[in-house]
Amino acid sequence: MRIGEVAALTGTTARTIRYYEEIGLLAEGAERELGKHRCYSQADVDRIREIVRLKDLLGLSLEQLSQLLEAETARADIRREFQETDDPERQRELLEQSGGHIATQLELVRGRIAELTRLEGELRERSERVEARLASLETQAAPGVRA
Amino acid sequence: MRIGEVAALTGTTARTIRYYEEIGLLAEGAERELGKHRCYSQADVDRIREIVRLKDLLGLSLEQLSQLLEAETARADIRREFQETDDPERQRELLEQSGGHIATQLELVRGRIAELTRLEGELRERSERVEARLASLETQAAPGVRA
DNA sequence: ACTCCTCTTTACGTGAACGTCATATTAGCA
DNA sequence: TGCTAATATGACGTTCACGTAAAGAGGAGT
Repeated sequence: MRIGEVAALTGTTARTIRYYEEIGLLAEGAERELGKHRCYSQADVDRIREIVRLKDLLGLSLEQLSQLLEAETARADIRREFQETDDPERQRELLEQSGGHIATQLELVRGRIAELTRLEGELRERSERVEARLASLETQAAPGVRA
Repeated sequence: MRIGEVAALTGTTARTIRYYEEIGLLAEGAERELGKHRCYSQADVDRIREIVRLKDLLGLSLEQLSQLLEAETARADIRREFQETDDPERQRELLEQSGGHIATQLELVRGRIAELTRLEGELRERSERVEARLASLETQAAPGVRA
């Protein structure tokens, strides 16, 4: 795939994708000679989608994402090496790394969910107070209910 | 209170607070004559805290926050007018407005929670897959368990 | 070989959200 | 009243995350 299609598929722009490559968020297909077109796989599309998602949902800077996605980057390498090695000990190591990376992301997401849930609770409380006041107003002043 | 204390209490800086005033996020105490020090109340501190919180948690721009916090701004006015009026019909109106504003915020927060929860599910799934593989590796290659 | 669209590289531009002086003024205190 | 720390105002600087324009090259179809 070429850059335009990837941009369309990910809801970004060619500039954005080149920028992500520029800052090291996306690996520049090392085999590509300068001047020739970049080409992408479905894996790249998936990665870009994940970048956008995490960026939007967690509000992370691209540098923070870089950090976090070293996990993903590593996972790709890990999967490859995993296929190639027959040493079960090495396989175990690779799986544990992978698990650690995912755990980091999970913590982040869960933390954020917790904060938002607290906020939701506070808002709901306010909302209920207003509703209660409204209700008491209705019973007080309802037409024909004058004490 | 003066700006330095407010900055400390909210974890921001004086510049930030002045900036928020500049763009209309914070009302400039209308009674203050130009050149004299700004002064703040606890309500201002609370508002700034809420701004920072929503900004960080939801990743909203200050302009979006401006929109969203028209709700809060209005609530303050509403509370004041609510105290002053005796017309129950008007009181009902004010309460309903207030409720609407809170509902908007609730929707936003809940939507974000839902998205994050989906993400959490996906991550958990991945995590479980890795764990399962690890487990199968252990039973296969556990010392002394050679078939 | 030619065409036309997409892409590449380079480089300058932009908006948001402040940071950072410089200079003048104010408020609290001895 | 004088000193000092905190503030006010104005203006320019900065970082991030791209947008945009210019000039040339790639590549698929005819």
